[in-house]
Amino acid sequence: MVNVSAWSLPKTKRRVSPYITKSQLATVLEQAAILLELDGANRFRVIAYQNASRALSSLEEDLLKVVIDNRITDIKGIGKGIGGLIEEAVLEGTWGSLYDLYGRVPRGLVEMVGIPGLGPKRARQLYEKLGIDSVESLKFACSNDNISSLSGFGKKSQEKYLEGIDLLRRYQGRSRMDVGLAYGHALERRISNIPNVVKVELAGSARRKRETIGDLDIVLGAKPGDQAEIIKEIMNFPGIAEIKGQGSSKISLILEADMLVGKINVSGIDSGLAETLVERSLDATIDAQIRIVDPESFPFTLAYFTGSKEHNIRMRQIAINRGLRLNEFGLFSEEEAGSKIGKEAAENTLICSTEEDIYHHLGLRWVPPELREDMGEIEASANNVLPNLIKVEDLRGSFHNHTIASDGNATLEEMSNYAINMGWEYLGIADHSESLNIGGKSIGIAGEDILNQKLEIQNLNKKWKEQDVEFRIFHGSECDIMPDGRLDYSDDIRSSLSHIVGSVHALGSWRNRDEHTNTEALINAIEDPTFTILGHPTGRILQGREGFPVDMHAILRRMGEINAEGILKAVEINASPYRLDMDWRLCKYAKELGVPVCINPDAHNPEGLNDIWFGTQIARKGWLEKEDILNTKSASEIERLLGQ
DNA sequence: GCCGTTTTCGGCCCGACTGTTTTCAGTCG
Repeated sequence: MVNVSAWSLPKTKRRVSPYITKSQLATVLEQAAILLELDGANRFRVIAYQNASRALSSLEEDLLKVVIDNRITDIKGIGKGIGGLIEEAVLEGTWGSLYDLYGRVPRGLVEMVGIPGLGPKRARQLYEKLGIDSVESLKFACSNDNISSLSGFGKKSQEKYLEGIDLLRRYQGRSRMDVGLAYGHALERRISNIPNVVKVELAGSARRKRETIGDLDIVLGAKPGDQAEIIKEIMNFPGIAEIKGQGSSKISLILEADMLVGKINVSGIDSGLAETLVERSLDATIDAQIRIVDPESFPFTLAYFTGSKEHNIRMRQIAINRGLRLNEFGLFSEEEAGSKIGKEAAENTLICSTEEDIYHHLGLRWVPPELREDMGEIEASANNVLPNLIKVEDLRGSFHNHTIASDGNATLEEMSNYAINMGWEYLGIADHSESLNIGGKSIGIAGEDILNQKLEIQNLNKKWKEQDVEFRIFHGSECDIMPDGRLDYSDDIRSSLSHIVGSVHALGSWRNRDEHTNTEALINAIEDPTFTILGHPTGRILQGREGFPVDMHAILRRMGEINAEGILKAVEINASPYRLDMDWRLCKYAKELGVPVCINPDAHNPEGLNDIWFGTQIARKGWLEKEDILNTKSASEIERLLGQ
């Protein structure tokens, strides 16, 4: 359920501008779009607020500078109106016309539109005609048959809302990538086992490898004569909680998530939180859309259902500019199709047997699904400068992993043997530093014990060398960053190690401070000569807790400057599916600034090393190539970079 | 509310399904 308690306009804690940060503004504009919709505003106005929020999120520059330079309306998607709101928030710390909007729309309406089949128009009607302003009062009204007499509503809507309220309680929103993919691929396999299914593929946010997956989109190709029977088979799958819709070409279901047994991954996170999150995802439901089309339409439907919505809109616009029209059934002449829609309009489609063909007809090169977010990929495709994305096989090791010496559950040797079997050339061990406490218990390595680990590692490295095994351990530390930006351990201890992964763990004080203070503290840490890699930069746990506020663009700019001086400062993509932190949206900026990215599994056991796969998907989503990634380099190159 | 090879107004992606209607608006993706 949407947490509406946080829906208030931020008040500044600062005494000088910027009073409001870029990310606060992006959040407010996103919420304002929803409130406007519930307020009955023009839908294009709603879209304008959504677009403006998006434009701000992807703004790399310092917002205050843009405002002061009077360049706010130069940003595409921000005009006079919203630009004025932004300027006021940044320079004065006030919200102008938004106070009124926030005051006018009951927050309960936001919760109500989470109910399947109940959208903003009807929610508004219920509020205006019957004074219903919360899920609770809606439930009461439905139970007392107060709704069915309202024009436009009926008995069925009433029943549907009641069922929806029940499901809303169990609905967990989006799923982490590992959970979503496990269920998605299982559903895909199940469908592919039905006789006469020609093609089936998981599309949507799962195919685009988002860090979280909303619902499962499955595209199914089958001959027209076979489709009815296939649909019947699917409807007989066990574990269907609710049928949201069922037609001849589309099935919309809510599944009991546990109908599809998948591996739930729990590494890279403290065990208490992991337990809660696993439990929660097992009780959750997951939505699935299955789209059934003729085999000839399959590539069009796959492209359409892969999205993103924004990418699709751009594709359709490009088609229109060429006198064509693109829908999920084909790509065809606008003129010939006339007023026909859907399948009928696509009767004389250009033949495309693959997605590549569709892009080709539009003068574009095929865009990898990960990049389809309308974040520059259309332009890159048109100019033939799409990146050659990193692959898991390109990685030769990783730098942030744990052993029994801190909170891992495997020895140096066990971790190493697994890494050797993965074909890696090296493994970086970075156990926790001594000041880390979790649950009142110290789990880090005390300073005086670091030497023991060092000796053990030296012996192993020596053994491999003698046996001609091309493998070595790099001895590092996941060193805690204190609230003031100092690093744990003495300078001497840190200098004796091969690399320092600097991470924030005691999130409390960081989350209660403003963005500027946190950014300064983090930069202090990074500037320490022993600092090598910034570990899980914001501390976020996906679907669990937000990270602390920090201006990652500013952090990356500083790291870029230091790299330009020839000193290595890398930023981690923590590959644990619970984290996937740094966020993929920042990767391209890091790359532009020359900041190397390091994909680290943060493994606490040997199998945890496999998490590197999730991090690699995120790096791909962030446009990164082999050359942008620190751990694609050879062991000897790494030794050189670390100054050993 | 934003935008411009249609540039200061008139558009803004497209279609399936549902429940309520008696031709369609609302919802969803």
